[in-house]
Amino acid sequence: MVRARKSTAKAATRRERVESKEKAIVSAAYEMFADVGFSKTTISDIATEAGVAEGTVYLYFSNKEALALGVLAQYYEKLTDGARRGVGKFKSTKQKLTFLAEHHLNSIVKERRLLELLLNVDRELENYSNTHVYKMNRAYVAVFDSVINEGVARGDVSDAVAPWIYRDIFYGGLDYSMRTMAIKKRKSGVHDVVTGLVSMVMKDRDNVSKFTQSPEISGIMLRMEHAVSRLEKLDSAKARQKRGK
Amino acid sequence: MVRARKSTAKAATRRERVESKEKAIVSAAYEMFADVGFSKTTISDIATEAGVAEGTVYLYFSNKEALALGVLAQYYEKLTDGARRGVGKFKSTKQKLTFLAEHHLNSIVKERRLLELLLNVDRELENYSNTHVYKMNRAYVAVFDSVINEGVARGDVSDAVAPWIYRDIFYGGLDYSMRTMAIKKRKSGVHDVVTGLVSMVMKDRDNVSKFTQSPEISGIMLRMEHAVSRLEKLDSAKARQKRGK
DNA sequence: ATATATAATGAATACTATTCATTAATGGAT
DNA sequence: ATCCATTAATGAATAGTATTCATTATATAT
Repeated sequence: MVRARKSTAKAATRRERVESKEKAIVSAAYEMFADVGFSKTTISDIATEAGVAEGTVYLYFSNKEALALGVLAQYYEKLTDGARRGVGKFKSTKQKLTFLAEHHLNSIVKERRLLELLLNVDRELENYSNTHVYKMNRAYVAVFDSVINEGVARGDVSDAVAPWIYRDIFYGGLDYSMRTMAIKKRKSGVHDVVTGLVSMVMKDRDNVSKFTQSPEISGIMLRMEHAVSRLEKLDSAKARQKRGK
Repeated sequence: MVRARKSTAKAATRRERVESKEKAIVSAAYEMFADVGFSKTTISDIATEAGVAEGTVYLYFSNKEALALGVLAQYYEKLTDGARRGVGKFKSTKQKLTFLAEHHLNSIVKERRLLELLLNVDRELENYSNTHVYKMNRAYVAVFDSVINEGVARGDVSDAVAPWIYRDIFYGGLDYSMRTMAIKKRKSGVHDVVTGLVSMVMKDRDNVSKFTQSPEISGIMLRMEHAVSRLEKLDSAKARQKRGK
C-alpha cells in the first residue's frame, strides 16, 4: 500500500504522470467509497490515501460528486468487461442469461456500497443522460439487451414485453434481491433468485410438460387415447374382414 | 402554509402539543426531502418551515438521518394504506397484482425523491432489521405477499419461485422502470411495465391458447380430430348393423 | 403563587467540502 | 548548464451546515 503510490513516480512523460495520479485518486476513492460509503469518506481521507494534498483532488475532479462519477465509471468498466467475456462463452439464451444474472449478483454483493453510490448520485443531475456514467451504464446493459434480442429472434424469449422492461425487471430484481439477502445474511438464495428470474424471462419450454400433465390436457389426451385405440382395433378387424373375403 | 402550524397551538394537553409539533417537523421535512432531496435540504430550512428553532428539531430526532427515517415511516404509512384499501376492492389475483403495481408506480413517480431517500438511508445502519422503517416496509410488502400466497393457493401463481423472490423482482422491477421512465421522460410506459410484470408473475393462462394454436399442437389436434371422426362413423355404422340384425 | 419539571431557543462548536494565494516542478530555449 | 514560462501541487483560509449546550421560557403540581 505504501509502495502503491510509487507508480506515480515511475511514469516517464508528464502526461503519464498526471494520468497515473488521477488513477491513484480514483482508486483511493473507489476503495473508501466501497468500504465505508460516500458520505462517511472525506476528501481529506482520500487525498491521504492517494498520497496527495486535499487541493490536488480538485485539480482532477470538480467536486466530490464528480469523483464519485469517476469511481462509478471504473466500476462499470469492470462489470461490462466481465459481462462481455462471460456471455461469449455460452451458446444458449438460458445459459447466457444465467451467467449474466450470476455475474451481476456476485459483483454487486462484493461491492454493495458502490451500488448505493450509484443509486444516490445518479439522478441528482438533471442532465444525467449526458454524463459519462450514463454511457457506461448503457454499455453494460447493452450486453443484456443483445442477449434478449437474440433470444427473441430464436424464439426463446417472448416479444410481448419490450426489451427495456425485461432489463429493468432483471436488474431491479437482482439488486433488490441482493439487498434482502444482505439483510437476512443468507447468500444461499443466489441460485434461487437466478433460476427464478431466468425462468420468468424465458418462454419456458419446461412449461410444456406442466401443460401436458395438467388435469385438462391430460384428461383430453386420455380420452383420445381410448378413442384411437378403439379405432385401431376396428380398423384391423375391418382389414381382416377384407382379407377374409 | 402560514396557518398550518396553528395546529400546534390548538392542541390541549402537553402530550398532544408535543406530538403535533413532532408531526409538524416531520411534515416539513417530508415536503422538503421530497422536493429537493436529502442532501440539499438543511435542518435550518426544515426548522423554519416547521416554525421551530433549529435546536428543537434535535429534541425530537437525534440527527438528520433519524428524521429521514421518520419521514419514510410516514411515507410507508400512506403507501401501505393505499395498497390495503385497493387490494380489497379486487377479486382475481391478476387484478390485485395489477392494482398493486399501478399503485406503487403512481406513488413513487409522484414522490420519487423519497424512494431515493429510502435507498440511501436504508442500510447504512447495521441493525437495519430493528428500525421502525424496516417494520413499516415489512407491513407494506406483506400486502403483496398475501396476494401471492393466495395466488399460489388458487393455482394462479407458480410455487416454483419463493414469494420473497417474486417480491423483490416485482418492486425492484417497478422501481427501476420508474427510473428509466423518468430519464426518458415518457410516462407512457406505465401500462406496459405493469402488464409485463404481472404476466411474468402469473402462471399465464393465456399461454394455453398460445399452445393450442402453436403449429405442433394444432397439427396433432387436427389429426386426432380426423381419427376420432372416422372412429365415430365406424361406430355408428356398426350400431346400424347391429340394429339391422 | 411558587417550585419543579419540561420544552424551546439560538449562539457557539465542530466537521468538511471547496477555494485560492503561494510554492514547487517541469521542459524547452538560450 | 541556466533561466523562463507553464503546468502541477500545496495547505491554510473560507464557507456552509449538522449538532451541542448553556440559557430562557412555559407548563404543571403543590
